[in-house]
Amino acid sequence: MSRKNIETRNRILESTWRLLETDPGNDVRMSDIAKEAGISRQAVYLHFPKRADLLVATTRYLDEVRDIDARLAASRAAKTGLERLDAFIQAWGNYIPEIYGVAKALLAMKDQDEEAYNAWQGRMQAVREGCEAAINALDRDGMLTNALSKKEATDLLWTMLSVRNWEQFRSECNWTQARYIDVTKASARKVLVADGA
Amino acid sequence: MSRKNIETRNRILESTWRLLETDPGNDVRMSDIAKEAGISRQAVYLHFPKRADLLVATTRYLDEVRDIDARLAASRAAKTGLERLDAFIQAWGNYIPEIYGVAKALLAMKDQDEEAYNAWQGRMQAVREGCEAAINALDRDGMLTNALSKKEATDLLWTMLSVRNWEQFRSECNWTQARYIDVTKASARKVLVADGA
DNA sequence: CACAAAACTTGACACCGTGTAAAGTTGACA
DNA sequence: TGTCAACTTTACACGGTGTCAAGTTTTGTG
Repeated sequence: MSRKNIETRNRILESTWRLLETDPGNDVRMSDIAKEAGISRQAVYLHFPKRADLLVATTRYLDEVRDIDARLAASRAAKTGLERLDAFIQAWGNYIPEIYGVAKALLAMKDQDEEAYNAWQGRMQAVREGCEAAINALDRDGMLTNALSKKEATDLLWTMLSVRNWEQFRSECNWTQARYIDVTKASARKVLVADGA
Repeated sequence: MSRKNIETRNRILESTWRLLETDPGNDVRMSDIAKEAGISRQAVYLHFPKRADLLVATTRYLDEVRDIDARLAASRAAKTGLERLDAFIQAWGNYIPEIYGVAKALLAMKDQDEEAYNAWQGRMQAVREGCEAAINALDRDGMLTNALSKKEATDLLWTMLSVRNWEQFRSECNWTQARYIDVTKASARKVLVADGA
């Protein structure tokens, strides 16, 4: 029982997640989380010195519980570049709604808090690597459009798959999750794949 | 000289703009703006009761000074749907960097402040109408893809043209403004225009 | 010119949320 | 039985927004 009490720690993470899931945004205060976890506000600070630490830890916790690695494995196993592109969009696109609450809170902090900024940046970098791998697979198949460099193609796919875009389609435009996935897959192909294919 | 002093008001708006332009984000406090304008903090509150009011007024002020209407007129004058699409992307896409500072501050407030939310929503609605007009023009020419409904096509173009996406391309991916415009135009065509065209 | 209203200043304060500090309580286990 | 770690309780500093009230300067008008 080295690092405090692991049970309490997990209860805090679960509470944070639950609150952010039902009410995405920054309206979730440290005291709310403490109340939800059934402990004092100070106990939260005992485990997570800063709010940013807590949010970062919550995303890591979620990644572990929801096993994001296993999900992305499918896209890595794809044979063709097109399959890999589809599989990646499907895996990541369906993961976004599960982390959206926490992601939004982290996103809101990233302009004020250095640590939150780095944490978010790191996670997005991981997504970017997935995009890059898909682009490389497309290129290997000779399917990549010649209108874009590999870096540009990666940037473009990465931006298409941003949490903000998902948010806009789902919340602002009232698209269904399934439609979001389908249209994103189709758009990615049209934009990234060479014409005569 | 009814509504306070119009000169002071404009000096506040100019100061807000200047500060947000050089340092986009929310680190700009009411006291910073007062100092920049050379007046007391309370005087700012005399003109703008809430921070959100000030930000909203600053965007309106910018729209007026930069004459966004005139710029969009070009796209409205376009003959074909394709021309209209290009012209709209060009006009709006080149306007974003000019309002980015203020937009970012407003964007950061919109999850906490009802008024900021509505103001941002209203402005984005105006952009959406521009997208809708372009889609309608495409459709009139029989150039709109049949893979998307007109609403979906509008949603898609609108999302492609979001301030967040511009931010990602320019800041995160280090694209030039010119490249951003070119790639966005090309992507929009690929995604929205019917294949055999 | 005088004086009243408007514009602005000054200084104080309430409120909220984050984060810190310190002393007290509880329970495990050795 | 005593000690240590986890947690509680209470209190407070800090920074930023927004409010309040009393005082001063500027401006327009009879």
